[in-house]
Amino acid sequence: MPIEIPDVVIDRLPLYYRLLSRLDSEGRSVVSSQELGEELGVTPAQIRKDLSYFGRFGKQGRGYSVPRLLDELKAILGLDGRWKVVVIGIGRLGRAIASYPGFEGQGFDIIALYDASSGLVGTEIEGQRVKDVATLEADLKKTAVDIGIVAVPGEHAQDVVDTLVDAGVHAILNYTPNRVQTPPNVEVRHINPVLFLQSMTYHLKQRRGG
Amino acid sequence: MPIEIPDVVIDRLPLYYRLLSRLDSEGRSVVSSQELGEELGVTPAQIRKDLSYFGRFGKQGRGYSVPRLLDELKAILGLDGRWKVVVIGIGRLGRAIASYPGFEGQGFDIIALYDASSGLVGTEIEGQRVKDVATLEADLKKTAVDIGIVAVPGEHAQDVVDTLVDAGVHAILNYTPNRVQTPPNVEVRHINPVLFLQSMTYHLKQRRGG
DNA sequence: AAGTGTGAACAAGTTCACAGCC
DNA sequence: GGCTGTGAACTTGTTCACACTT
Repeated sequence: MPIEIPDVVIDRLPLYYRLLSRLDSEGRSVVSSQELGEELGVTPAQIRKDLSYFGRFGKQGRGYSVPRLLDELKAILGLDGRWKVVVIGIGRLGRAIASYPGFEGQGFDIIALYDASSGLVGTEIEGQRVKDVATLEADLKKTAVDIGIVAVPGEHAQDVVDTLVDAGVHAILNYTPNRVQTPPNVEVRHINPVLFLQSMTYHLKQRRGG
Repeated sequence: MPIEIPDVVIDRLPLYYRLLSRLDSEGRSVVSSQELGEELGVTPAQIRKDLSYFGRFGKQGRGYSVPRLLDELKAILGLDGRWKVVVIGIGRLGRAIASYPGFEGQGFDIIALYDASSGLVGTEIEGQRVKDVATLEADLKKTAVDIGIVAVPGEHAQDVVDTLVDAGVHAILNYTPNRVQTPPNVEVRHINPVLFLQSMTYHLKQRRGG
């Protein structure tokens, strides 16, 4: 790996991957950066530059082979294997996550669900018995997990994340509104719809002649 | 306001706002950019620069008045009023959204829920009668709505968004995995957890010595 | 003729560093 | 003494434009 690849580039690859999956399923065999860009609202130059960090996948005068590029991206993103995921916090949101059909099909296996409420522990959700979060630490020591999805009440987010990180989980998707602290070798993504709404209201206000 | 304010700055303001709310509720009266930065994982210089786009809210030698800055941000982001929101698509995800307690408290009123399924239309969710999406267009003409949250199956996302945009909705939060096309004067935010997982797997793969 | 790959030019965003004020 | 506000320096990211390949 000669030069460092910017994080923004990595963040765009899944977008390309998703579009190529669709094109592939529609039977398209070749596509240009121009067309990819139009579909995604990105400049063709950016797509070419992004891909060029990883290799030379296109053919001059023709474009990119859809199945070829799809395969390359799959390998780059590590989507050619399966990843073990646990969900902690099985309230309404956690249940929606646990039953979201988009994970399984993309290589993410939800192998366990955890909650703290005695009313929920032991019940079945999507064919999984909900386990007591008190057993999380011990379970992680027995079975390595790749990704933790945190959907507990905000005030418990940091505790749960600490448990995950201490047990060697290096990727966390945090659905709580609280930011969490992690060591630099842990990837964290925050999903907080309120922040999105609040940045949109700024723009709405502007339009109104604010 | 002489110069144009970068979008990245706007996107950070809700983060500051949230932290200040917390500090305010804890009774803190003054805070420095240093401390804000530590809490949020951002440099103090960036916070000062961001705020300086909107005014001079701090006092040299002391820092920022927490209630004052909170109020300023509230006004800047338009959070001093209430915003009308509709949710379209009341599956598991839509239901989780409709019952998410974080919206109401932040000035977002979910005034209607819509779904296409005859099994759902007419039922009660969180004290709201679910309406038929076929009536959405007419309803929007009668009652102006600020923000549309879209949680329908992906293949219907563009249709729903078109209906919203045609009726004058200028802010859309899209929970479907499909990107949607909108005119430039419409704000759209996409929430797609799979994209986050896929960018994290890239980094996980690197750690493993990929 | 069409479309990639890429160095170079450019634009955007971040951090520095310090004058100025409390 | 401490901390803001802000031009200037720097860094990062994007777009241009064209040589090159099919």
